[in-house]
Amino acid sequence: MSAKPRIERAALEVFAAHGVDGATTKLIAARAEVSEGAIYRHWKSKDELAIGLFMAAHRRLSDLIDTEAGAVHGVEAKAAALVKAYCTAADEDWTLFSFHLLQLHHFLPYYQDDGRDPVTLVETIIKYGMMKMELPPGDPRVVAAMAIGVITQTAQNKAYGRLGEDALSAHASLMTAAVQAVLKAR
Amino acid sequence: MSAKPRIERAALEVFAAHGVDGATTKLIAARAEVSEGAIYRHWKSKDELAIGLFMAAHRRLSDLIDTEAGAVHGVEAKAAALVKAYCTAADEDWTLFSFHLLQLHHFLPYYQDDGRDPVTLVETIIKYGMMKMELPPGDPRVVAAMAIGVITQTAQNKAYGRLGEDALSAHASLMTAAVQAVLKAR
DNA sequence: GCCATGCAAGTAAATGCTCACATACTGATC
DNA sequence: GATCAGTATGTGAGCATTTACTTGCATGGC
Repeated sequence: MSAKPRIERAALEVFAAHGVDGATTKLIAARAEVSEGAIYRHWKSKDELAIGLFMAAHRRLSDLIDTEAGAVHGVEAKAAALVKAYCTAADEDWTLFSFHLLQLHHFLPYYQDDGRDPVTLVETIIKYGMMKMELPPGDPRVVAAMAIGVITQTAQNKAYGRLGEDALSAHASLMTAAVQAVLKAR
Repeated sequence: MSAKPRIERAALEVFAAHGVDGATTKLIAARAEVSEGAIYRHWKSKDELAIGLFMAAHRRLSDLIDTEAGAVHGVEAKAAALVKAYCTAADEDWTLFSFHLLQLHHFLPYYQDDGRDPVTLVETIIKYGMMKMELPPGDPRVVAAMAIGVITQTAQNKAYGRLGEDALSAHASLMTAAVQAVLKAR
């Protein structure tokens, strides 16, 4: 059985639990049941491994947003589709998504300026919604942050073990209603 | 001028920027314009310094919630008071609050079970609001997470530099409306 | 004189990473 | 199908560097 995917899984778990700086290559290797050297056959450095894993999740999330939001019309429908899609994807690979969620700030410098990060995409959707008078006017950056916060904080609390063992999807309809309420609130 | 407060300020900044594990005692000392040894006159270890700073912010926030929520009646009023109080406190000491916000997950083991953390307090307020029929029924843990997320994600995005140089308070009324909408959404 | 505070140099341990070597796979050649 | 070079993959001991922390000494207020 090849080591690369085992290393990726192990790294994801260790990074999510200890952070990128707190994680050691020894720990990752041990968890993957692989020697430390094996890591360096596939990645130049610990940071490159971390960045690779993160950016994969980041792009996957961006693509998800593009696809799901493009498939329906109207801000309300887009919001519902996005919440549902995020919940489903997170439940399918909780390790990946909690890593992405909890370690976001470590990777700010790497995605900040590519213009295709999830936050910017949501901001754009909201801006259009305001132009089309589907939403009341307001600072799209703040409205996007608030709407996103409804999801991310719930997911974080689940990651912290505050919501029991329920899937995130179990709360999808409640979160959808909350997001839609935030968008219209003023 | 005594070194202790200078070290505290410097540590706060460095921890906020690099995380607890990413921060080095050298960097903290350099930023405080103090030798590394000076740190160990006042704290036993780097971790004790970090925990001390964090728990101070954590207790201060818990006290704030207790005081502000106790001063008014009704969930709506409590929500408004809490949002305003958080914004004001955060603006007054942005370094402290962004450190608290961004490094929360590093300190989970230390406050999780003390029952007086901000999240639990908010959950309690919401639970009472539901009992008194001021709020529609629902899982208080999820509703609390969503309401808190409106604030924390906005604050995070400001910390990431996505909201310009505005004070957090500049968005307080928008956030209040959003939080109240979340509480009532179902 | 005494204690708290600060400094500069130093130490032991840990960490990311390398390297010489071993093994497993691939596919072209006979 | 057997042979064998060439390459990709994995090992584990070890290296240079960094890191948190210590220690002996100087200073200054009371």
